[in-house]
Amino acid sequence: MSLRLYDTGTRKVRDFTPRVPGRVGVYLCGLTLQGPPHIGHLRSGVNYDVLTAWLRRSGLDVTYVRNVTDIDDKVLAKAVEQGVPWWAISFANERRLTADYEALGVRPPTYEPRATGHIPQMLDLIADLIARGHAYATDSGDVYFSVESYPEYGALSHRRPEDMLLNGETGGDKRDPRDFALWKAAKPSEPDDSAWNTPYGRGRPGWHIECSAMARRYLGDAFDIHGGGTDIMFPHHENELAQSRAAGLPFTDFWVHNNMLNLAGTKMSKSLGNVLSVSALGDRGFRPIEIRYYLLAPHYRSAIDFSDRSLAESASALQRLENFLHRAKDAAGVVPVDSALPPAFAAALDDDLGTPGALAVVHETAREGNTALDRGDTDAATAAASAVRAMLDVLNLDPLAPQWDARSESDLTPVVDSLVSALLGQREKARAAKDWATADALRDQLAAAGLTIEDTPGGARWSVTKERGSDDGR
RNA sequence: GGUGGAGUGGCCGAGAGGCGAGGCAGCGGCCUGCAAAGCCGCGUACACGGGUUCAAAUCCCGUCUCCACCUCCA
Repeated sequence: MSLRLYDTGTRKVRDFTPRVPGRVGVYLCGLTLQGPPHIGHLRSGVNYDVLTAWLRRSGLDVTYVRNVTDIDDKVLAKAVEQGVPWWAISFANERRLTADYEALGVRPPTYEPRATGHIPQMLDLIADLIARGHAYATDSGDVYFSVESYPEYGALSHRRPEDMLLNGETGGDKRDPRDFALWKAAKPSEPDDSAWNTPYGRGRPGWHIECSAMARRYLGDAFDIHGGGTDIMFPHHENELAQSRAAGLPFTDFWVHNNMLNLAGTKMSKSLGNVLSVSALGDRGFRPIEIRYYLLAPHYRSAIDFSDRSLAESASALQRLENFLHRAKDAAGVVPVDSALPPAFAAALDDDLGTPGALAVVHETAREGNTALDRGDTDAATAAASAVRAMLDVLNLDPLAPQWDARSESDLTPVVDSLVSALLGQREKARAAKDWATADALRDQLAAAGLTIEDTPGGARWSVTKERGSDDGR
């Protein structure tokens, strides 16, 4: 295990060593199901998909937990507004999220717990915290964590309590403005079925306690990696850490935060409304595999400033790899996925999940493979193609994998092939007779139908022309 | 105001004291009937001003600009 990871807590890239040899527990703060997901949310899922894949590839037995928060202020507000149960809102959004994860090739986590399925575990933790003097219940039925009782508060996000703006939630009888809710008393404006009976009265969980409870349930009192976006480092992760540690739990070893995806210079976010979904990008001609490539091309700790132009550049880069693999497959018949990975590729991923460097190795290998193809060295080309597939397999970007292979997508493919072959046969005759006008007319006809024709030493190849949505200049 | 992070060639995007990652676009060449795909070549870039050093995009100081968090948020 030679993986090194940046840890927010120590602000350093550190050697990653599992707590229990051979095993690793990973927790990712998933989404709050208040609305449909956008590609900014999906970025963390994609990054963690690669992280967990890489940990597994490194021989570790990975337990990966990615939760969803299925109840919160906004979910309840929407439910009231639309006159439907709150779970109708969150479940609909959960299904959309699952669909988008699948579309982008994000493999399911080991467990995907919903917050409301873990109320007893939260109440246990809250009772512990009260018993240890780190939390208190108020007359109105709220329970707050006492920030003052926990001197290490702020260690993760490197803030001193005195620097914090004192404008936290104004909950009637908090002892300190920085105290945060572990449990929220039911409000009259909220649906009756959104509250649970507790020793403190009827109510529902605060956001932070959910993750502490779910991480503990599935990963134990101590685990290896906890992640999420930089935007929830404070207060969410700071609060989680404070709760769990104050309750006497070691909690996580590493904090791994991915950076934001921005649109026109500002964070893509539900509250700002500047969001872009997978399906909206699909309407603009971008395939999910291209979006996935785009999200992995920069390092996970760099901000991405989204633009159609940069996404289109990523799509072209990916298509270069697809062209190579298809060429190699046509030449060799079959391109197996290599079992070994080029050392430079592994080194790049080991260095804090350096996907940009890893993709650079992929492209270099593809170029070598293309060169081999040009000189007719099928063995060398196949070897390069196998290595490319192996590398892309780790990133789940292998165009020949069943999920992405457009060639096997449609039942109509053999039909089209047969029709196109007839026309290509005519064109071949015309070319043999040097009747270029007829040959080009046939090629134009096929182009008009949406096909790209390429002449190769082995004959003409056809493929569906990649259409890009209209360019709006961004 | 506080705390982090960032400004790299036409564009995207790595790197992080000495060798110009990679991709996209462009130009030239090879290949091609013409194309396409592919290959080869071409860019001497690191916000600005100082400083340290034999050597700085990389370290230090200052300035400017941008982003995130400090409130729900991947």
